[in-house]
Amino acid sequence: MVRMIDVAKHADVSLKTVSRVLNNEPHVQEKIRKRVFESINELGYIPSTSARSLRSLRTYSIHLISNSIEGAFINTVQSGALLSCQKHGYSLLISLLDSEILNNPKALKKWCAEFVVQKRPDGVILVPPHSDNIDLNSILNEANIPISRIGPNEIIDKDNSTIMIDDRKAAREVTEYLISLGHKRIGHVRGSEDQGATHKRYSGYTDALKAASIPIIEELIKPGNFRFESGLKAGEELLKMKNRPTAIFAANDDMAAGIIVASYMNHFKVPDELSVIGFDDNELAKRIWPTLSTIQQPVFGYGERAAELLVKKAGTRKKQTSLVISATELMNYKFILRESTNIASTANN
Amino acid sequence: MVRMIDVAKHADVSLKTVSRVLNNEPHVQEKIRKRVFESINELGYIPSTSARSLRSLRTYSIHLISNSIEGAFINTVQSGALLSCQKHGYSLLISLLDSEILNNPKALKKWCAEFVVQKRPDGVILVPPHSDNIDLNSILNEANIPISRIGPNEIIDKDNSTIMIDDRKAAREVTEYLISLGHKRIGHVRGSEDQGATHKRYSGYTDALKAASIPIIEELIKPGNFRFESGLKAGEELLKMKNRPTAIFAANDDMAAGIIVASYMNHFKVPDELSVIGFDDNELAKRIWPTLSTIQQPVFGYGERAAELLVKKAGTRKKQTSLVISATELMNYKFILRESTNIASTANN
DNA sequence: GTGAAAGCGCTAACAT
DNA sequence: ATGTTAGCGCTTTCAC
Repeated sequence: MVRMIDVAKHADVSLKTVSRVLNNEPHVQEKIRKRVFESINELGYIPSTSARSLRSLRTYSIHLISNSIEGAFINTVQSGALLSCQKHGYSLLISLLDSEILNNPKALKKWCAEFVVQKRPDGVILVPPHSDNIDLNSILNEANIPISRIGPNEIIDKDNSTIMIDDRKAAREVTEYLISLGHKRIGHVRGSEDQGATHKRYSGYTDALKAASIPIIEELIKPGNFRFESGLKAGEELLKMKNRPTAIFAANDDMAAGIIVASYMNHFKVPDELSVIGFDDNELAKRIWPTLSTIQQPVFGYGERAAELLVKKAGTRKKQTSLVISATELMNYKFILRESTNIASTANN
Repeated sequence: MVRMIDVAKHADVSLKTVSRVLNNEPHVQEKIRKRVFESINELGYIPSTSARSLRSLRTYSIHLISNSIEGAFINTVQSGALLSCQKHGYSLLISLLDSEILNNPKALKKWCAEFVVQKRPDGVILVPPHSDNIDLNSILNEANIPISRIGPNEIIDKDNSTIMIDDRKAAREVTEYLISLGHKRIGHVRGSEDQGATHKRYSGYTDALKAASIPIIEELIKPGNFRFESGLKAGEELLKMKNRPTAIFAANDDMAAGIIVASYMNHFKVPDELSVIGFDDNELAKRIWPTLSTIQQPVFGYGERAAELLVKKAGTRKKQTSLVISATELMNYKFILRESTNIASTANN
């Protein structure tokens, strides 16, 4: 094993100088810096993470906190975060924190205390519904752990970043598209109530209806939880109404897929008799028939950017506190038109 | 922060005794062991992973090596592995190793050297196609890193474990089921050629045909790569034949979904005009229409078991080398009958 | 069966 | 701008 002392001897400098070079600290001549890097490469030196973190209390790790890692959304976020972490020599770790604990302030406090002491993350990434949870955010803030929040939320926090798209605007766009096809009875299936996205997408839906002077009809709005099964159920209910909707905007793709299956089961043709629009553009959207019109979110980019911001922050901690990287970053979405939407048939309007 | 020395003082024993208790080492009186545990709980002591690994060269981490973490299969394996790791106080880390490097022996050797020095994993989990790669397996073996292999392969290795189902038997079963429905022209879409599963599933398919004295027709067997698009393409080709198959067994669900979409596009009704069977039972299987008949693999269990075996091995290293945990573990699969299969219509036979 | 001392590889604090 | 020294919290080695 090559140690730092070996590099120091090889480059004919002190231990500390090598350390400075590795940590991008100032006060090293460019010439020496270069010589040290040469020695590092020549000897194939790789710093020991355990020694570094033992001494410095930095772990070179980012934690992604989530209630599960199964599912297309979190899977893709993780993939993006992993890419950023690897690029900067950080590890990405997953910490499972389920909703039951999340919604119980006492249990949450205990969980966080253990988490902080045990993992000592240099930063954490929060996804919905965790990114919407005020308690969790403030506990981590108090523990002085940088956070990147993914997904829409209303948390005001000048020290950390939120990465999202304009859900409300996107939802309004898809609803307006359905209206432009001649649809007037447009149903909506909501996501989980504990997620900001649910409310913003609903607002976008009503924005579009109001702007077109179409009445908002309670019966056409069904609860859901972002899962396929809830879309299936909502679809069943909506299609069995005497005066059924001719189009449905589901708050995500999984539920939209459920609505499409419900249509098959009730012998309605999508898109001729029912238009369906989802949200996310997950892998399902291209694999079902008809393929799903939806809003494409840069989910991979969420993870990538979230991790990158944390790495940057960890790298500048205590050194240039002036450089505060934190803001609400609005990313770009894209409306993807596929086969699940069609003009409103006159028979139904 | 509570240190080991604090626990030692509190329990009125030496530092080393606490260390012994924590590492399950022998030569500690039961009475003292209990007292130490009490002190640990009372003080809320949590060992410092960095200090432990700096000294002992163990990292308390398992690495999952894969070319990507996106996709239902690897996602579920990871989820299972994460559960086991958390249960035993281990970290699960992901290392991305893409196929280009994997198939270039020189690049692979270099990658592994860096990986071993930098990560020092206590064990690695390999999934297809990595679990089928002889070079990778032997390099890791030489580096003395325990391996759990997931998925079918022919690697002979008395020191490590392989976890799989009997793919050949399962493939034979589904093909026999199609035969029992009266199908005689049964197509097959293969997976990636670098994966053992592809060959085993193909063998199961031919086993069933041979046993039923049905000729194996080359034209009905199409190449694929386990991806949706390859299933779509194979489906197109098979359906455009003059003498098209009445049933198709795809080597996985994603490709089966592609075949179903191809059927819609070519106006063939599934299952009335074409029966389709997949393999995996991933989330897609229940979300498409018609829902997919398939073989359910215990994918979560693969990850769970793989990690568990590695943790056990790491815990007994150097202490009881007699206890060698390694074998081929055959897990149970299940044939799931859904809506994508039907009896062969007489018109087509 | 238990303990004392040494030291893993690095960085923080303090020289110079 | 560079170097010296001490010590992070634990396990290893060896002594008893």
